[in-house]
Amino acid sequence: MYNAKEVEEKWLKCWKEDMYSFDWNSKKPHYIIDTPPPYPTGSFHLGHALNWCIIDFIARYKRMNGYEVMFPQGWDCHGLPTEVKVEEKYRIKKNDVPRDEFRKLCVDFTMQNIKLMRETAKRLGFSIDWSKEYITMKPEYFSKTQLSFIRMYKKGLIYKGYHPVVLCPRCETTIALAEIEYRKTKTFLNYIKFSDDVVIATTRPELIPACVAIAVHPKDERYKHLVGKKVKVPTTNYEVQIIADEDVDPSFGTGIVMICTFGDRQDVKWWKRHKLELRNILDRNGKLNEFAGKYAGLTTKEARKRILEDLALEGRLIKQEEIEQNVGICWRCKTPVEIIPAEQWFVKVEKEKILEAARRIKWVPQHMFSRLESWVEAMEWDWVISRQRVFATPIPVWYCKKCGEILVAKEEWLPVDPTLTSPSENCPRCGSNEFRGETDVLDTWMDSSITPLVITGWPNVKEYPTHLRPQGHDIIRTWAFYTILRSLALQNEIPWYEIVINGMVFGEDGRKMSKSLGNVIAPEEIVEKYGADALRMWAASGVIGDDIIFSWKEVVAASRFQQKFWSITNFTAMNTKDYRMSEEDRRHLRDADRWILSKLNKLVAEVRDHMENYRFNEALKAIRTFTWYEYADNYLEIVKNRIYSGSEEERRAAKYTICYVLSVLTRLIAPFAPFMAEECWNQIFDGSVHLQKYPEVDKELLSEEFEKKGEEVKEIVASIRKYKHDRNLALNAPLKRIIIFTKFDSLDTKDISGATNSKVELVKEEPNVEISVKSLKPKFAIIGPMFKDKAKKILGKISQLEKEDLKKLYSERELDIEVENEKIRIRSDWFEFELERKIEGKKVVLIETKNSLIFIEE
RNA sequence: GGGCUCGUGGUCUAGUGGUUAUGACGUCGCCCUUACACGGCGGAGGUCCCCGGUUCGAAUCCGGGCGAGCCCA
Repeated sequence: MYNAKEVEEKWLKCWKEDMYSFDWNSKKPHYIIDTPPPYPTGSFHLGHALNWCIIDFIARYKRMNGYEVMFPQGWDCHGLPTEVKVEEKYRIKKNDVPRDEFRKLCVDFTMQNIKLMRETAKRLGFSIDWSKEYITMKPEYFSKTQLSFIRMYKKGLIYKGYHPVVLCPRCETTIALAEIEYRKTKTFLNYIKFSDDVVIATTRPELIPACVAIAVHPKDERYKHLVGKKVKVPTTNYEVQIIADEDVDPSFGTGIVMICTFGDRQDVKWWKRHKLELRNILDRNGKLNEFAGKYAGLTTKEARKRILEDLALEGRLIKQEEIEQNVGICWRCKTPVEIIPAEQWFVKVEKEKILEAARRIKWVPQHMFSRLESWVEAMEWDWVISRQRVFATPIPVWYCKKCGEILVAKEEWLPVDPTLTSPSENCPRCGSNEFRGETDVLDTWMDSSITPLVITGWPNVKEYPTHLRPQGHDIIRTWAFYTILRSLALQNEIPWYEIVINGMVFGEDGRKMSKSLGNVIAPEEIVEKYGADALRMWAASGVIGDDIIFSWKEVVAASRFQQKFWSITNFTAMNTKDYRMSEEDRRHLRDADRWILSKLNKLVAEVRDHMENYRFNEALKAIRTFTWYEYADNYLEIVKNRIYSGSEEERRAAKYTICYVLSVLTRLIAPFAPFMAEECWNQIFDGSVHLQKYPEVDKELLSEEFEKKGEEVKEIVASIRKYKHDRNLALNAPLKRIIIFTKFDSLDTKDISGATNSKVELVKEEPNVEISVKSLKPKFAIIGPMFKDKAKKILGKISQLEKEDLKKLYSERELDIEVENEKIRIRSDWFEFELERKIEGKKVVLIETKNSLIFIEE
């Protein structure tokens, strides 16, 4: 029995840590993989596992093909989730302790999580080069993030600006567009009378004091006359212009909309397009400010209630209807977000440049490019990179307390935390030496979007672009997008030649894996039950880019295949103890050997083609089908007997073949099932299978002719097996004699004989078979309608026919008979014949295959 | 509301213009044949989501519809 757990744990101990280390000085062609740094939550989940399996398949395949492969492991540490966890753990708020102390708690917490996740990654057998591990919260890394900030600032690609940003009032920080989620909620659409002519419909009445214009559709006949007029805004004492805009939906509400600064992103568009004034009534804590007049100090929720009450009193609230609405919420805390203008740091987004670069990258699957494309094209404003948090890379900037001058850190001062240290220079404008350090920190994507640069040694890159970016499709609009942007900005080059996108993992119920749905499966659970190799083979079963449903069935099937593979290895080892592979033995190969070796080499070509195109499912399927159904079920069954009782040469040929096949199969499957492949390899061969060359096609062994012959042998054996099966005979039951007449010049009767446990003769000429008709069964469905009432008499006549006549009917396909003085021509296809065949007076049974006639004497 | 992906026996799935539609799991029957019963041999099981079009020919291409998932507004 193959014990996956035992085998895997054994090899984890045996394998050396530096087995997969990358050497810049290696003369081999380099293959650098820009692997994703996961967020260290403490658990390496199945989604990670899928992603890493795919990376590992590629890495191992490339390595076996002679590449010097870099498979680094990063950890993308910074971010709000950890801050929240740490606050929970220590029951503090981040502002209760000094910034650097809070940061330290986050660092410690994160290091523990990384430790846990490393364990899982190692257990799954990924060929990671641990010497290339990077951790974004460490000074070695974040100083590079800071350096990238400085360089982009100098190039004018980073600026400080006053701009609408998305704010989460609960987190009290701005968030990126990418961090907004949308949720359907029920809310009231309020019809509010501004004047007798102007009734607007809004879901955000609390923003009325922020109204800066009223808009209608230019073609809306109802309101054409209003355009250009002014109307007073309720609850305030000012008037706003009524304008026309194509984007107004005449069918929504009354067809009149108020534009506020800001209710949603559409408002921002209108505000920019019509150059409207700014009335900012919201503060970053989510409360209304003095511009909201008497509603100052209220939360939006309180304000909504108060304003509606006031409007109702004035008779301005005409009606309310419940509608469903998509509300933007903070991805982290699910609080509805607000849009406010604020001073923030921005990175310029040069759409065209990015798209042009993205087009030069090979996207796998190709259609994933359109996700990036539509995202970029729909972008409305630049990338906000400042965050009001603690656990993140500090922005290396100070402000002069006297003149407000921005002082950006010098490159040699890095790493730096401007909240802890002051610049070692005076203000270049006013000479003051009093500074205020920037307390805003950088968006986490600023850390992770330079991974291809960091792993290649930036700012002194050794080699660029990298070769491959593997990642999930959920972060195309973030990680992939930002990385391309940054690579262009800092290196003026695409980050990778190729990007391979994997799908998401769903639970067995077809829904996203989540704790609340209770459909989460941890990789550890699968490893515990079936081992890492089985999990890896499940991961290989999906189509690249497609979402994949976790399936125990698939894991179990993989696990059974391992047992099969192990049995084959066991058989091979048992029978080759006394044998050492020698090319000499190729000369003695028999038909079956040449057949399987040719098919094996075809398999090698096929698998290589699949691997080159990331069709891991196809590659593994081809390996499994060949191994199980061609090799084990057919070849081994055929050759077994020769190994047990053949001549010396016959046995050597068989042994050569089974060693050769095993050597190829273990190497083919090594990227998918590294533990099993290693275990099986080591039963017969020396060294590690992972340091071997990936099998290449041996053209000398390809032979269409032998494949056809081998197929025929296989078919003959299979049909004899079926014959035995139909007669309830044991498959190894001996038959007296088997005579084969075949189109081939020769066939290897030795193996047929062995496989069927019977004497086999090959005849050059079609044997002289005496055929007699034992009985015939009329097909009433034909004869009945044809002869109606005469049918009975005709059949009566037929039943009295002589053997000779029956034979004539069979061989000449028709026969004339006389019924009641009438001549009737009957045809053989109106009957089913039961024949009896005799060769040399002995009864035989005939089986036909495509190319042969098989006569069996029982 | 838009974009992308998908819809094939009970379940999952292969198949992107050409014999009888692939395989896995499950199911049924037979067989413990000295590598494997986590095995072998054999069988049953399908309106290829619906409608229309292109074509000599469509699971496959086109249009529409219905349904699912993902991403976005």
